[in-house]
Amino acid sequence: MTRHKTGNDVIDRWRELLLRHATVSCALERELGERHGLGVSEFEVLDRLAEGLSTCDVGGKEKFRVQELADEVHLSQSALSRLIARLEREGLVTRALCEADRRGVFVLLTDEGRKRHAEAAPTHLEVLTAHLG
Amino acid sequence: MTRHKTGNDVIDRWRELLLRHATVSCALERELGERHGLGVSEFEVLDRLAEGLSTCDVGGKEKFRVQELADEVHLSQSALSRLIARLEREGLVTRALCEADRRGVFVLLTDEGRKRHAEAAPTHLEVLTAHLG
DNA sequence: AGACATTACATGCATCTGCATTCAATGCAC
DNA sequence: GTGCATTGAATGCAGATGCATGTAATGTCT
Repeated sequence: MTRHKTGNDVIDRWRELLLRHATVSCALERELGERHGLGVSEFEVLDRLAEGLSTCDVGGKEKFRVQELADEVHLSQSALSRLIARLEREGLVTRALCEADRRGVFVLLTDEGRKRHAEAAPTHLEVLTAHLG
Repeated sequence: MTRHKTGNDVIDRWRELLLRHATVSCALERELGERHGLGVSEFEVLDRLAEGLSTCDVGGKEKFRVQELADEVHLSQSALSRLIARLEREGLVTRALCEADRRGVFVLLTDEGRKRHAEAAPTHLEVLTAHLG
């Protein structure tokens, strides 16, 4: 008695995708939240910053423009702006003016941010492995 | 210059999943919204109702309990309750008391609801085919 | 029957999200 | 240079979501 008998490949694949996404997101949200006080989006941002693969890697490292991060984590520019604000309030990142183009803002990991990311990364990997392994 | 070189299979797959989900959801949200005034979740609910595969299919058809729908579309019970309220306000579904267990509420498609779903279904399929085909 | 736990759904509340707008800094044409 | 469009990010606002809670109906134990 398998539900979801749509008889349509594309729709079946979409539902499968929705199911996987919901299951994993939900598990991640719970584990990262309970064990490290981080949301999924928050972690993704910290993760990108820790990877330090920014295109505007001007000499230093881990410098990201807000819009660049937004693209990476699939959030709107405004959502990212506020997310950064939250992370900054928690002391995990800092905003730095971009001297070259003073409209821009660089986002940088603080030591505390790097620490929290390092703590949370194993949990992240563990949950993903459990669900996608 | 492929970004995302995490070197980790599980994380790569997770990011791939996030990307797919974001891309398709976003496209669906836009097309269903612009062309039919429906959100993705709204459509998913109408879709389940139109399929009429409820487990509490008591003689009639397309009768769903709220929690049953919530499971199907991966939303919390409270979110579903409000979603149903929106659909009811738009005249696409009706709430009916369940005589057998008067705590329960059945959700039923109205004619207008069936019509809107029939109109939107091709768009839905079209977008999915374009992205997952 | 009476007391208490459980179930099904609705609702108050805080948070997150996107859209539209705003504001400041740049770029461009002239 | 001046004027005007564009870009990068912040913010007002409305809508959606989840958690905790409320309320009513059932179930259970004695």
